[in-house]
Amino acid sequence: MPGLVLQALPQAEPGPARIGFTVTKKVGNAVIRNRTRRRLKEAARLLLQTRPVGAVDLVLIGRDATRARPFLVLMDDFARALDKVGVA
RNA sequence: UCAGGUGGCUGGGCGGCCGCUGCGUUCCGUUUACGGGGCGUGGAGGAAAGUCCGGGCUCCACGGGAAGACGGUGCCGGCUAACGGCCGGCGGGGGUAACCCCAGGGAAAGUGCCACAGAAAAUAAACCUCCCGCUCGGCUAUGCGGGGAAGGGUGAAACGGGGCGGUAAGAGCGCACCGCGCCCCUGGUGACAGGGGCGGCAGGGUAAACCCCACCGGGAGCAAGACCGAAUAGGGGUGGCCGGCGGCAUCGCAAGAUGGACGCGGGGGCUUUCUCGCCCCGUCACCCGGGUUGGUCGCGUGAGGCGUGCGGUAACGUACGUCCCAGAGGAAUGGCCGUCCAUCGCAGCCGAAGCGAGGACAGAACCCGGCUUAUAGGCCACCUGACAUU
RNA sequence: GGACCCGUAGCUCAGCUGGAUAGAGCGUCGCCCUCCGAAGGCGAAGGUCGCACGUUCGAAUCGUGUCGGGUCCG
Repeated sequence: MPGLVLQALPQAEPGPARIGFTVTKKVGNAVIRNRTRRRLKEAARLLLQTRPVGAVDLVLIGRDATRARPFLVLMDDFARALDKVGVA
């Protein structure tokens, strides 16, 4: 059960890294979607302070499990996802 | 104590660390613009939801009358800016009660429909049965003629109900009661209620069938709309109509210009039509091509919240005091931890302790008043019924 | 922000306007046919008509409310 899905794309014209969030209607109503996005946002904020990335665009997609995932585990998910796409 | 009814409130509390955002102030980078830091302060809901009604606001249209169409509302009185909302009554229905529910105008304006069953489903009629007569007396069956609509049967519903009298049998034929209709009186602003008289039953149901009556209703929506700036363009095509046409006079070589009388002729808009009237005349429709998604305002002092007094049965109104209370860009109000209070689970029940789980429905997008829907749990007040005690 | 449409058998749809039997095709099951299967023939099962309340003698159909799904315009 994944905590999140990460998409990454190098920027054509290098600049600061950008992050977008996607939580579809399948996940739940507005409250659930908002909360899911906020947890992803907080995890990205904390993690990218310690290991910055280069000129890439990141998209974080929230899933059902994102809402109830323990926060430290969610951050670990994000770190392993960054390793897999290789944008360290 | 238990069961129930009505109305209202609440919608986890406290603390710590790291963040987001509006405003104010201050400092720094680079003076503006902008960015960053510090400090202070504010930061979702009772439904923010559905978008079912009613308004504010903004733009567009706007001259009056009549008829009509469409949509909505529908007992009475009041409240309200308004409402299909709310309050108080009336009538009907349910409940032992507190109390709850009701689209609740008109069926003698007209049209339609009422399956099956049944004789008959709404100008009425008569299947079985009942009664009388058809030379006399008795019996039976049938037929014919007549009386009548009480009884049987069918149906959701059968042309007032059941009772007494009456009669050959019957019938509002007569009588009282009930129902119904009309008239009058009394009370009430009214819906309506109470009473009296008359009629002798006419008028089945359905209007959430068409319809009739009364009342209400311009269109669009903050992506409304206003300002500033940038860029591009200052367009093209097709069609309709118009700027008039015909005819006359004068000037002119002509094209054309001017003139006023006559005849004929428009289009579009203002309400669907009509009538009167008004406005516009290079305008309308469609298509092609080009540009724009930047900023600011609108944007929160409002039919505003809270408290107290007064008027009113109430909805509500009013006076005084006090408060300023989210507003951004598709969108901030978050993440983690500790603790407490509720809740649930851990042995079938009760109690205690411990451990664990873990916060209902749900996120403002111009604003307001309602309605409807979702919602774990908790609290308060009043009332009803039963039991117990005094 | 506005305008609409649809919920009926496992699936796709009729029936609704104009009220009284809930139907069709495919699918499923059983039998026949065949050495077996397909096709074909015969038969059967299978339905809260999204939900609630109401109108009516009677509701899939009419009215109101509500839930879910979908479409279009800006």
